[in-house]
Amino acid sequence: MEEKRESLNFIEQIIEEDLASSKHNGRILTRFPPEPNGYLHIGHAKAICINFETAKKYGGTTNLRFDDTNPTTEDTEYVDNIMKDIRWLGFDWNGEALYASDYFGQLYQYAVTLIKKGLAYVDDSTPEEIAAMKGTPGEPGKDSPFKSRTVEENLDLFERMKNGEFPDGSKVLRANVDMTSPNMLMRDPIMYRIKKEQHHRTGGDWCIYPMYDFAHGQSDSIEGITHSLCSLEFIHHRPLYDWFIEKLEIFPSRQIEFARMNVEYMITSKRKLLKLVNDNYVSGWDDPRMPTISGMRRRGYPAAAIRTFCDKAGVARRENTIEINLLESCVRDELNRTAMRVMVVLDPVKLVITNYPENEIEYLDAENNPEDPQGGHRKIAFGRELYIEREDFMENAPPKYFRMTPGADVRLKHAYILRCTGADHDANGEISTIYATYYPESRSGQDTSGIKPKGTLHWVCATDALDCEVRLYDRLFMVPDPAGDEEKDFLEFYNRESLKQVTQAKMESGLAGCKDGDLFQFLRQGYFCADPDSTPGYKVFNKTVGLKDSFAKEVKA
RNA sequence: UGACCCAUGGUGUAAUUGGCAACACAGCAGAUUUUGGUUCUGUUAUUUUAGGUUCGAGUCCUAAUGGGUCAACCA
Repeated sequence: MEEKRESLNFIEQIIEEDLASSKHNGRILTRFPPEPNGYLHIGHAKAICINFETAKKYGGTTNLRFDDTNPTTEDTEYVDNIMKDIRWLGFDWNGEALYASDYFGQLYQYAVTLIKKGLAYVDDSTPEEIAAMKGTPGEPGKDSPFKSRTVEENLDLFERMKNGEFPDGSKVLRANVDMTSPNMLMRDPIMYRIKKEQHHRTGGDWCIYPMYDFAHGQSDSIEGITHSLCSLEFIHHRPLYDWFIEKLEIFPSRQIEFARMNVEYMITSKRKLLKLVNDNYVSGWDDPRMPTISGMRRRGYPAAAIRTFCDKAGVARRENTIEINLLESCVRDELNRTAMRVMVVLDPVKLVITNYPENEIEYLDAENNPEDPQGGHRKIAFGRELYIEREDFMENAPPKYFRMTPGADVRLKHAYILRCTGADHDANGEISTIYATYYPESRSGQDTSGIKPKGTLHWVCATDALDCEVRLYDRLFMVPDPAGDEEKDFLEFYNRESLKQVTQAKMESGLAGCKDGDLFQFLRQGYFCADPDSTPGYKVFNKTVGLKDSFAKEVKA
């Protein structure tokens, strides 16, 4: 009976108050409003989760609306990828995607309404003049000489702007608010500008385009959005958002701002991400090191893990930087429950079991996922010659080394217990072959040997294993906040070792049938994801994240 | 020389709205383990400062300090 009161974030509190007062008859409608001029990243994932999940929690829904009011930068290629990423994240919007450009006609009428009320005017000033008249945060601005134009004159000029009679940049429509406001955005903001450009949807229908401030709130209102959730940097726009709604006497959507989510070692600046792509620091927008949704997908981060992460990071109004640990913990948690275990040797060295019959291969039973009772089993080949990880053998081992070393017993996962008897070296002194004997009665699942070795190693059968490529990723930057240094460019922190390619890894042969995007745990190594660069005969895997490694810590200490 | 937002363990987020500061991640220690994984147990560590209101303040008020944001015909 005793139930802990669920704690609400501040947005949920506002919504519950609205629900309690029957505002909008209990209807909840949010929206996710990307501009189709780039790829979605982790910051967008956060905004998507907040908008879709809070609406859903209160029986509401969410619109997807492309904020396409600037034809210069926008393209349908982005529209398609944005929709793909949102769906992959696991969210679905109301009906068809919507576009601010669908409302160009209505917005034009709204502008005419404001002109008639004497609340908007056409200004012929140059951009420089307008900037100069704006003043500074410290000192008030000055009225434009064009502010005194009559309603009739404004109506005429605005219509002629729409009809294409004036060149780009020669005139703008401004709201008549207050040039002395301490809020710079209220100093007669520009509502429309002339741009004789092709728009990705409306083509050449329009040559005037509304600015963000005269498109966003109005679009919210047209759609009946009840709660317009956006990030804190728009907080100064809210008085203007409300001003337009009030003067236009249209549906009162409410803007609520939350703090953007920053994540250690990640950058989300569009300009900087573009630089990484254009200058080939990464292979593309979907490079597994990128903080884009497509990059994280290719890296192998499950959508569910990203959602959990955004959830756990919480929602508030204070600047924050989330530790990358939390993201990786969410990824591991999800993958631990769902990823199939397989054995892949990244840095192979040959191991010969001298008392195992030559030319004999037996097939051992292997559990696919100990965390998943429905995970099933598979058969893996075992023989006299195997490969094990080079770092799993040491000739002169320290006391707490539980792996293979002469004279010690160690188990091979799913197989037998071995006693190491020695090793050969090549001309460079490197280990070339390791020798061991096995205990035939120690076979996994029917072990009667009574031996309890401390260590268990992964391995592959030499005659069965297939070559594959493994791409090992490290942080893209060497510091947690590469964009935060005022003196140094973020590229100075680029981690040149962020990608290591292993081309001669050995995988168990069953992996040959995996599909792009399949997620695995390579036993004792970490989580990996099959990459689209794979070919039928040669698989490529991306390292998603390593396993927790308390041994590595101990070695360091 | 302005306005606005923010301030709780290392990092985030809570605190029944004025009543014993908690949860997660990270850290540390131990147990379990055919993955040095998982799981389990224990544990370290927190209200920016100064006033005020109050029986009682993380919460309300004032100020200070610190951090952030705002002056694109971008969104």
